[in-house]
Amino acid sequence: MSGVSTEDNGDGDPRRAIELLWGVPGPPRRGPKPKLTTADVVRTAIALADADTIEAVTVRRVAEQLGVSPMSLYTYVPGRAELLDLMIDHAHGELPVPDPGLGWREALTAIADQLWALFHRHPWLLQVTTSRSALGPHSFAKYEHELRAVEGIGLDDVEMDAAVGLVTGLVRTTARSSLDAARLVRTSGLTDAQWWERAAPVLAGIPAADAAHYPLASRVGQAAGEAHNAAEDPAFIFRFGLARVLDGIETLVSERQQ
Amino acid sequence: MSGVSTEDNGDGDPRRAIELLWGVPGPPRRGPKPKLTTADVVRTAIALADADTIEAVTVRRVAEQLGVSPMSLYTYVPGRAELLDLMIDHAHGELPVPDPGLGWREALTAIADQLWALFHRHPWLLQVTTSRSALGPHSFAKYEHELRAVEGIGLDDVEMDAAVGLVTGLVRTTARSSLDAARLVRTSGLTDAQWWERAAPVLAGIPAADAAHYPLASRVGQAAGEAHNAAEDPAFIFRFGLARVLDGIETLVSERQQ
DNA sequence: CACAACTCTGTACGGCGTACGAAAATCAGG
DNA sequence: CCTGATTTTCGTACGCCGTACAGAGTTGTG
Repeated sequence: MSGVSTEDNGDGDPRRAIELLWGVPGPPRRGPKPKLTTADVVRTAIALADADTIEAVTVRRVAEQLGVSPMSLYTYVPGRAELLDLMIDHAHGELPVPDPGLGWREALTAIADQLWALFHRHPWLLQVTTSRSALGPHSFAKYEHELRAVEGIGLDDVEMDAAVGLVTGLVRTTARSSLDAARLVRTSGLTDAQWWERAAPVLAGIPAADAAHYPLASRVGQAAGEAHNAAEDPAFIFRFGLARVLDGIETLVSERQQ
Repeated sequence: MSGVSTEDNGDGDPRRAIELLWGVPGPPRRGPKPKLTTADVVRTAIALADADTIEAVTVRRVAEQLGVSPMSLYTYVPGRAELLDLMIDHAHGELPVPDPGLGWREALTAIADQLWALFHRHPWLLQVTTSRSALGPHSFAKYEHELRAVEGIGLDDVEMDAAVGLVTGLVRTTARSSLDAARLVRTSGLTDAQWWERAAPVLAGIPAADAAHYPLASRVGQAAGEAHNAAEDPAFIFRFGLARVLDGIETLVSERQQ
């Protein structure tokens, strides 16, 4: 089974967190030279998350990786939550600046592709939720670039925001389902087919789970499952969704141009 | 700041979990009469999650609510992860059976509206991720109803799956952003405006955070933020996205019909 | 009536984030 | 140079968490 819980922590004074995100140096230095930098901590945390999941990022483990006691991490980062925020912004720094010469459709496609790739490089990005104060320079730049893609095509400000949110939201959900499936295969040691092979007899013994009760779900679910297992196809659902979303935006843009 | 981590646990033998989801009675009863039922545990857990977040659902707390020792919960549920799966399926049981007489557009709209409402009644649904074995009767029925909405409009099986996934994914992301904002206001005790009021001077002191570097992000972000605070407007981004997605599907359907 | 099956519970283990206070290192001012 | 303020680093400890394990009590079956 699964089981995911999503912690959230209060959101008191944003000051220090923002300063960290934007790399403000802080007051003059007196005491002993720091062994590390905040960036060191962020990088090791990302490496741990990349190699495993966001779960692997614990204060104790990050400290161990860095050869330092757990508590000394709190010199560089106010707490685990802020570390996650820093990781998010840092990872978004990998997104390239989009080519300004593209039309809005190509530009949004490029942005979606890059984001899709980023999520596959750093799956933990989909396991963390960000809040207001997580808005660091790279996230800000990402937003700016996304908006640039739809500027001047006839949408007002609120619609521009909604349109880029629609595209990035699509990438999030499709990438998540792609990655969840892959991770599940990895951690359970069972492929989808093997798992169903084991589950099928159990389900078969349950009258209410008869395929006759769920004709469409059975038929379509099987077809989608097989297609999904085709290994080149986890991206199909992404391509399909992106095409629909772009067509939908195009319809709106056409209406506006009349 | 934020901070969310998403646990995942291995996915060993699906048998017991599936049986629980589908309400299989299990072998005959010998020992003392159980004080509770699995459904009791699930209901209490949902009540706790509704009143707070998914974080509030701990084995110890659920047991306390039920007036029972923590360990005795393991009689009714294999572990916390399976409890979350049961909660998810149970909650999806609240979704009504859609009116079969509707056209696909109205049917998908109704489904999206119902799901939007469900997520607002049980925000924790967006804080948990499900896995293969979480497929209980209600989730299955939900899938069946969704597919029914797009049956016979000219899509093949894989496209039908992608289309309903697109709609439900949209609801997930937009509902999440709506709910995250609301929860943040609640837990931080600061409205969005108050938070920015406090953050603004800090940001102003950072050269790199100048609005001149992010002209579109500043302008559009402010407009979107104000619109979002209009209190009737968290749903705008949802309505906008849904309209675009449906238009996009309509374009595909039209092409197919030619 | 004995025994097997089942429920319930207390204790305990290993993990987590992090509060707190002490020790060591560094720099500014005299 | 020395003193004292400042900062980093660290060990210990607290209160959580999920849950393994073993025992005690309860019930139905042979």
